[in-house]
Amino acid sequence: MPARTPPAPKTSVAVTTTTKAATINDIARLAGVSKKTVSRIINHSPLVRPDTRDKVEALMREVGYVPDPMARGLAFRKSFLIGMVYDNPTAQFIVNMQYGALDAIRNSGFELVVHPCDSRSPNYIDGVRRFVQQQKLHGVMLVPRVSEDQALADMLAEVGCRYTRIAAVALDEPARMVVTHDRDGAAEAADYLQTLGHRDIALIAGPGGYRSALERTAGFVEALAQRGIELPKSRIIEAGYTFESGVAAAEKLLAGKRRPTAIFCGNDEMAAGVYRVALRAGINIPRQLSVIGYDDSPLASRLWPPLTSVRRGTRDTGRIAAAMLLQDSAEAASALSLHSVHPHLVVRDSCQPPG
Amino acid sequence: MPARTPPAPKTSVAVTTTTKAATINDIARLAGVSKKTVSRIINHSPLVRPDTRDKVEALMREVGYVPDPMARGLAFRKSFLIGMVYDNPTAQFIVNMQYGALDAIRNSGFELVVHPCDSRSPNYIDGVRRFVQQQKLHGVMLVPRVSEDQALADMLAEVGCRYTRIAAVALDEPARMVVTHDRDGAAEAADYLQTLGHRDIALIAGPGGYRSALERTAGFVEALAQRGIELPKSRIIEAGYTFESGVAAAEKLLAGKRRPTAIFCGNDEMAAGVYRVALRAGINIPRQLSVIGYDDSPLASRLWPPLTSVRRGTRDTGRIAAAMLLQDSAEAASALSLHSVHPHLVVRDSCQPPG
DNA sequence: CTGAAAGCGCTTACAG
DNA sequence: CTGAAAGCGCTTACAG
Repeated sequence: MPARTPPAPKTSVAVTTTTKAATINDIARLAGVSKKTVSRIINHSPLVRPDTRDKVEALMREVGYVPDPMARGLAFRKSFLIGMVYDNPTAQFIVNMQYGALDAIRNSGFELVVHPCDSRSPNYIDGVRRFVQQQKLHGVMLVPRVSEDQALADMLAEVGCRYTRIAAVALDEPARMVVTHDRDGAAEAADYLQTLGHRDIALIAGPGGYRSALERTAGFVEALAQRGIELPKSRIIEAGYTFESGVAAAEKLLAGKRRPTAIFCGNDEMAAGVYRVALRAGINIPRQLSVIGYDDSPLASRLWPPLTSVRRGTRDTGRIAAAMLLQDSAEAASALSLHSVHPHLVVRDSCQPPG
Repeated sequence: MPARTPPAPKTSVAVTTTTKAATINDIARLAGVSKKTVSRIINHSPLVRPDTRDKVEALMREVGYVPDPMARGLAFRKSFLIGMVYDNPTAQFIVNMQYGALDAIRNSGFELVVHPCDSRSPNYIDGVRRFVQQQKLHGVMLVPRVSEDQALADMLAEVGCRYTRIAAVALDEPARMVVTHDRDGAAEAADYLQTLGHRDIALIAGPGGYRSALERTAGFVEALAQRGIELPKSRIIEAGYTFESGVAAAEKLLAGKRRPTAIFCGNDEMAAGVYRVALRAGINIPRQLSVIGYDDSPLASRLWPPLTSVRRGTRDTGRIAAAMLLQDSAEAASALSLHSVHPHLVVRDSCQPPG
């Protein structure tokens, strides 16, 4: 190891960063109060005289004191970690959800720990159980589609772990739900197509096991029905939310001689599959075929023509779901209103009136 | 609140999950040893008689005992959390990196906490410092491009936080680096284009502030030079790794009357920009223009024709970077070899010999 | 409104 | 190879 000269003496500011961090005992001693009083201030107890509070808080700022989350966690029997549990949706969706959660916990002393899992695995719930119990998580956000699994929610309730569920409809009590109203987003797509004059419309739906898929399908079909358009069974194809499944579905839809003039897809990936098939078959979008997606992913604006799609407000969703976990129960109980994020259609260039 | 009958008596298995978790004291008492001995077993100390170890380990398994990470962390003055620090690259890249890190820490008792940041913000390093110090992180993975910031690495060294840096070249000592050899990936793209017969080639480079961009540019230019092809300055355009900047660069490159017959792009997003411009200008890919990207993102196979691109092995990279943080220093010191992940070209349909 | 004692579940430092 | 004591930095439960 190379010989090194001792580091130059630091300024007082530098010392506070390299010297051992202050503890609650240091603050108590310097402020001339008991550590219990400092603890009360850390935990925002009202049982502290305002001038005592001010004095101690000023001192904490000056010293740069931050309570140790592990010591607090040990005493509380609960960590300062929020978990995000999800099962492999698209990358952009997950990243946006993470950004939203981080928006909510910024400067709160909480951190976000990620837990992807495979909900088709028979023991994935045990995996989540170990995760929340070993880390004594403060709470977890459940992202679709694991959010739709009642057995998962039941397990969390049983072990006493707080959670919020993000889903297309209210599957749980309001204090635990962020509802994304996928039905409304799909209905808006239907209204738009009807307004353009389309009558022969098709739907490439997501997999039946997904609540989001069911809601989007129902919202689309019902909105069309309200406007007097019947969607025959032959015009609805269930696919798998993947590009490849979208290709397969589009091939069926576009092979017959009477093609639909518009297709609504349960997500953008499948819409990209429609683009692929249309391009190969020489069908011009939007002149001969209108297409709408769902997600408003980056892909939507990379496609040509840019894809009209339903935006989900994913980051807001994540922010709300995380913020709900941070509320203390008193507040949460009083907030009886259902938390919602509403989708809306982003119109680009992939639709026009039928030729 | 609705009246509820008391819960039915549970089976013994259920009791172990709902009853208070066992502690080191329970294990010590049940095994008839001191808690210090149990502690030695938890920490894999060799100073335990094998039969004592076997007996206690069997008991821990039977009881389902797992040591409390917060209590251990408090005593160790170090948490069981790995941080991932990054600055807004593409979503798929981040998600793959996370998956890789999680591969490495699975069943290790460690968890992954994510910390996106904005490296253009003047005080982002302070933000990372607070993050690692407050949480007493066990270590952090630095993802490009924050991994390239020497001031960040210096800060981490100063506060005594372990880190690994993922970058195109070795910026630090081997024990702290995962090298992605972007130069080689770009060279492979150059070789491929030369082999196809291209001579008038252009390059849309990433931003000069990114080491990855510099390496890809250098690797591409040098490999062409070795094969006798000079790339004039006018054929190199610096762009911003974004779709829009790729569009702008392609417009310049494809506007003149003597167009290049092939374009290599520093990432897939910019390649998608080339596709957009070519489509609008009626230039057929690959017949009139060959295009290669870098990343092999999902977008590469959504484009038409599917984009030939350089795959990076991102998940492996993340796995190695996290695994290095878990090694104890003895092992790490002995592992003098440089950790590497090598890129390779994935050939699809976006290139052919010049017309 | 404030505080002294005991404890959260582990590890370190010291003895043997 | 094993253990009793003290301590990590907080909070709870109790008293005043």
